[in-house]
Amino acid sequence: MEKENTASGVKEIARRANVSTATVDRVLHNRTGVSEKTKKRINDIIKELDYQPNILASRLASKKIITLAVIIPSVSEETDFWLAPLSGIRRAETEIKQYGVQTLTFFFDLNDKESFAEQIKLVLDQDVHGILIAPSFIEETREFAAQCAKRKIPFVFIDSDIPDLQSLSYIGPHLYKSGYVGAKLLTYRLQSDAKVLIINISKETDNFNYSEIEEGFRAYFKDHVQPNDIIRVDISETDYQSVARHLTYLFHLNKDIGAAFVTNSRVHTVASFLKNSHRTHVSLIGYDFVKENVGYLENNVIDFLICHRPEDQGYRGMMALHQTLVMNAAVTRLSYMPIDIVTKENYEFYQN
Amino acid sequence: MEKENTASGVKEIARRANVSTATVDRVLHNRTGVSEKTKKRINDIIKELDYQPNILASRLASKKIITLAVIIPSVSEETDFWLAPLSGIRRAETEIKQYGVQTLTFFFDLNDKESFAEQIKLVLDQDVHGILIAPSFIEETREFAAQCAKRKIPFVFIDSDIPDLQSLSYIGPHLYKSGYVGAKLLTYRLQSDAKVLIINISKETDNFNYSEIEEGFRAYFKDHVQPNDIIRVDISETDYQSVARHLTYLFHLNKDIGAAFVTNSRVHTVASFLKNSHRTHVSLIGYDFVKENVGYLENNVIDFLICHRPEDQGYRGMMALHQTLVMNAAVTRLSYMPIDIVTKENYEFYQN
DNA sequence: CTGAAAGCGCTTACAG
DNA sequence: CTGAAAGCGCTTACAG
Repeated sequence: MEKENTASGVKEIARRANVSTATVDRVLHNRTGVSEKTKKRINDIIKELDYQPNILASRLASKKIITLAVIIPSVSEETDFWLAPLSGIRRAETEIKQYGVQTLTFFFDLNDKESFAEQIKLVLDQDVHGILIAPSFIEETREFAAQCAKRKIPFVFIDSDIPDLQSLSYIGPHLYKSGYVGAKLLTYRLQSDAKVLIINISKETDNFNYSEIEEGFRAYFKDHVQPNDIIRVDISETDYQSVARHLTYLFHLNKDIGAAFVTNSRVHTVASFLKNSHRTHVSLIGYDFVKENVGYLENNVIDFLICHRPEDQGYRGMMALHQTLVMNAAVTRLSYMPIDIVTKENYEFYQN
Repeated sequence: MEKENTASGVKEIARRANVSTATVDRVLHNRTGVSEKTKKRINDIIKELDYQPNILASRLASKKIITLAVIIPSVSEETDFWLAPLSGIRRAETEIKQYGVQTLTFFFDLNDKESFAEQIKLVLDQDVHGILIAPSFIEETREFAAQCAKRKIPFVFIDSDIPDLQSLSYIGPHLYKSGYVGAKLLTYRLQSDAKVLIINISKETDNFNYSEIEEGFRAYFKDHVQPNDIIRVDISETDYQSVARHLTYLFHLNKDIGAAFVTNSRVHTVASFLKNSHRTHVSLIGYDFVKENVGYLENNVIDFLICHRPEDQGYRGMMALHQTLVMNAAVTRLSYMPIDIVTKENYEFYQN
């Protein structure tokens, strides 16, 4: 039974290496100005002692403030989806504020590529240490990632991923699987001879997210016996009138549509149409726990909402940055959120 | 535009109150030995400055170690359910270790009241500052709560609640609503003329949790038109043979059982029976993401599992104690977990 | 009832 | 390339 060596910390390392704590600190943070020889000596001792720095002391002593930038869509008339990630971000913020971490938040308009690029520019013009971003537009995000790489700024994606862009982490849904789950849910109320409608309402015509969802959705039917016919429609105007016009035409052409799957949170527009046109026998599924959608869940027009823990995404995204930047701990490259099934019966517990 | 007053902290308070920081510290922590007069003076200044203590500095300076005790069921042959809360507890542990918080974990046997009481005694024999407990046995928990009240030790309940016991917080499911959701899920594959079976497999005969679930379950049918017949069975031996014997008899008596609802994680035993007796047309629903259950989800014997974020429960339970004890922040008395619906299609993302 | 002084485990100018 | 000293914002004996 050996007695634990109680000594530890920079002081002990300094004592053993026969240097001052300042030099130990230099090595600990890979700063210049230490001879290779002493550096090696100190590193060996660090390893031997399995030294774990006291982060509290470190942050207390350091005057350096760590700045995190957040770039996400603003909460709009159209959808309050981003309220949830934002609240997760705020929750993380209050937790890590103690460590001298400061957060700057930038909002862009989801219907306006330009505003996305603008906010990115604003962020990159300052000196930030890490960035949380919802990569809503692919080309602009690509450019953003290149800039970050050049400046060695770690960034985290939430809500949707662009895999080849070297983000520190992606925290959000596995969209393909999410579409697959959507298809499954649709079948509970679906007659085998009915047609299935995929509705894509978005101003961005070729959004990469929606196509992944759709692939997953179609895969479910391919995986199963006697697939139903699938019709797909793109609606690039998001207002009710436009949606209603498209759907009126579609339902006129196809008398036997039994179910509709909306690839995003605009499912409430479709719900409104189905209700107004007395077609609530059509099974309806879409995305996201937003006010308008919950109303239609409540009165049985929407069967299920699929959600991906938006609050958690915001919180975890921030914490991932905190982990690398402050705690210098490892971070998981890929954190897929659960694909949550929200119904009339369980929704009241969904948002904490 | 006024300039921010930069001075703050105990030093500034001391300066303004014309006392030493030691006295400010005494007031800050409600220690004795300060005259009412200076106390009031200091408190006024604290309010005026809206002083927020720097927890990092506080924990660094303080030699006091805060000890948290955890009392939960052990992971058994029978079920690995408690693996998840434990992993959440461990996650919290590593996070708050930085703050000088130490955790002691005590396991009891879910089939043995005695062991529960024993572990409680072990905990209360030491000097702990806060306790996280799964209140599995009601009388013993009542006694435990009384002891804690006497010693002013805050405690948090996870997994199930006993509302009148003045816990600092309850973090877990709303069981009534959970049963309600279970009933709803059961109806997806249920013929209107089929009977519904509620199965309660437990050595503890009158477990208060199960009856709440059952009430919620029955409420769903009452809320809806033409309720199906409901049969209920208690099985107090948890081994496969006993369960199979009971069920064989029941299914023999009732030819038209269309669905079964198991009130806890032992649903895999029923799944096994249904599979062995070629009755997989019976819709089956039960609780918890445990290994055995997932297998039957995979091969379509279990339709749905209901889960209540066990990992989160452990994590949040610990953090609630950390919030009061270390951060002296407020804690929500009641944190109902979402009632998650887990299927073959989405389960792979459920455990992070 | 109160204060001066040392210290928690780091980091940071500054001097050499 | 390296070290002595001060300091981050608190807490803790100890002395009076």
